[in-house]
Amino acid sequence: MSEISSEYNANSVGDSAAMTVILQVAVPVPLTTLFDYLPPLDAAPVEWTPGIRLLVPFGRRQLVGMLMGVIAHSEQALARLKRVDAVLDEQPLLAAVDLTLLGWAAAYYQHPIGEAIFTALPPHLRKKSLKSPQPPFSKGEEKPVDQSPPAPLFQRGEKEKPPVDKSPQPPFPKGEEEEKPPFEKGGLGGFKAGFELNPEQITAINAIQAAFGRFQPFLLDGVTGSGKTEVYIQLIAQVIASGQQALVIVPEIGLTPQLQTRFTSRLPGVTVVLHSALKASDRARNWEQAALGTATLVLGTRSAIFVPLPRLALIVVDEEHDAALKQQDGFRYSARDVAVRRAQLVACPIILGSATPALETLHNAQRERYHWLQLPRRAGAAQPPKFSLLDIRRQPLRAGLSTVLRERMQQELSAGNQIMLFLNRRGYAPVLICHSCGWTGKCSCGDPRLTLHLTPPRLWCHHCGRAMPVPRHCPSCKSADLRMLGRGTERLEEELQPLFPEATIARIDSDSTQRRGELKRLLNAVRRGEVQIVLGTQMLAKGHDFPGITLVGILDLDRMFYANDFRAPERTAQLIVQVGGRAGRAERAGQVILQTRQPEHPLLQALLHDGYRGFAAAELRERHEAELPPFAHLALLRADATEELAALEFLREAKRLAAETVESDQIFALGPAPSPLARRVGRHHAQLLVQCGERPQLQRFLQHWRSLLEKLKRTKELHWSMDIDPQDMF
DNA sequence: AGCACGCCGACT
DNA sequence: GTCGGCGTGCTC
Repeated sequence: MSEISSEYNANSVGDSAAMTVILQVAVPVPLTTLFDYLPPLDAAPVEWTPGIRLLVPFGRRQLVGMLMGVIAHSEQALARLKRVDAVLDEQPLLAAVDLTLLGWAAAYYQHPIGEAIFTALPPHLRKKSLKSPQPPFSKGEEKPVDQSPPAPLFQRGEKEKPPVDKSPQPPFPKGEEEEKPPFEKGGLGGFKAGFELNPEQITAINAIQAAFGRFQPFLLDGVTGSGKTEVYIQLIAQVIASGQQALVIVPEIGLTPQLQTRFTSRLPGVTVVLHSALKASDRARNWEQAALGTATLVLGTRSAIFVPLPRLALIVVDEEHDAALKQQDGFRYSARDVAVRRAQLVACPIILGSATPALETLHNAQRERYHWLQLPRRAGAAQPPKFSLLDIRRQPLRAGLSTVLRERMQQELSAGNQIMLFLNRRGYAPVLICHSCGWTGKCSCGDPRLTLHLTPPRLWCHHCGRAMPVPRHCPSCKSADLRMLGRGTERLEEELQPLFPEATIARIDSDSTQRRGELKRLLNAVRRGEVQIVLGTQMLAKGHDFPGITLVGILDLDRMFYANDFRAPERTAQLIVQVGGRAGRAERAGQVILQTRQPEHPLLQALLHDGYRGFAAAELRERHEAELPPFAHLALLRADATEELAALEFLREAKRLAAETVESDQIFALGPAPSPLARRVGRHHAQLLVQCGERPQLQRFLQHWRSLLEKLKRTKELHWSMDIDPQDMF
């Protein structure tokens, strides 16, 4: 190989033959830097557009990398630079905005850039498959309804922003937007008739429509059944009519089929779905339809937030409060926050929809960073559910149900109505304990919480998923007096039947719905009235409505409310409201009874009297007091090792480094503390919490801190990672 | 993450 | 005597 000639490259771009072309490449390795390469010698005069894949030599390996940029001077000695082996794509797979978005997300979430980029590509494009998507479908494939102009991929033209974005900023806009008058006052010019919209929906549609073409986040704050989806549909119809694309993100795969049916039955154009349950071939095809611009609507789960869309004009994040929008391993991004950033980069409106907005989102709405749109009424004549607290202190309980609740249930049953009982704990009993010596099981992953299941019988660690046989005698003292403490859905079902012998009971939780189609079967049975009492876990809160249900009992409110996570009250309130929203119908409001031993609790009182909004106001005050999000920003340094001490020792060292480097006294490190969470078998987890009032400051600190931590000598034993804006603290 | 180089224990 | 353990360093 001739090193001398490598200094100049006559074959590559450029008008000036003497100009050095340095290609900056992101490589799928856990490193934060880009790597510089020289163009291949045999390169035809190609245009070096970022977003094409390159085959590059890397150490002793050969990897697929992504071209991120072209520069004239490398910081590396020119002689050290290797040549690209091959160019894999003619057209970029990702547009400049997509790369900018990924670059921002990688920096913000402290994740290696190359890994971030390649997790955004469908699997078949991560490896060196030499064929990239064919330019607009040459062969007879299904015809896109909307034959869009065969423009080159990813021409965004004047909207394009330069991909400069050094220090990652929060995904929130700084400023204000000047108010444009609504396109059409009161009327709905251009919308398909036949669907009655209430005034609030019309207001919302007008406001969002007026923001087309510029960045503006909206909180669409609408109670269950208030017609959020109809607002989405009307706006997406506008987007499609103008030849552009819309992106809808939902937290769970389970929510896609219903939405998909609704969208496709109402909207022209091509709707594609994107989620991890798709067959690889479908996923690849749908991804390409999105990237080529033939899909007019993409409906997907969180990873779809990175799919390239050349004519993206509207983003919707539905159920924006849902924790499933945050990736919980690897590249730990929040699809909602990335979505806001994406809308900002492409200059389009974004709708965050929820009946129970995240406190962060509400706070942004209150501060007018987000335009707050409210849909306060249920469609039709449907009545909002009535909530009541039921004080169970000193009350006799049977099957965990107080006398009052049982009597209310009996009344509803006699009236021919259906009942839902909510117990957010699956299995038979959460504890198996020896009555002679106090022994209780412990998982080999270190988690002391083994849940007893009876069908089939096993002790099950809900954290690592490991199952153990149920001992007949105490493993410690051989006593046969093993007792089951507490109650899960399995036990509730068993105990409930004798109390309501005539009722047909259905249990809906992740155990009872393991079999394919079983969930659907159970839901249909409920809907057809074949079931009188349906009981289950939080699975009940999502998706389907139960119009025949007039009474909802929430049994273990206290435990949920006092769970060891500062978000527990928020999550519980959201769950209660969502569960309540499933019940009731036009002629009769649903009743939601919350059993509690703390009926005077201010947060419960707020929820009861002022609804979710009142609860949120009260809880936001508490967060403010405690300097918790959204009034401060958090990051978690997580470590795991086979020895708990090793993890703790690493975190202690990390804390020392933090204390030395902190530029200001405004960054606080709490911990380290062992964490009961054990996802992988046989490893101990610990974490260090970092808190800061200002996001940019926290970002600067984390970046610096990370570089220091990377220099610590690494042991094969210890793993660590950062979790920015963590959702689950334990 | 891979992958190599580089020194210290039980085996064909 | 070697195979192989994993500590350390590097990848443009």
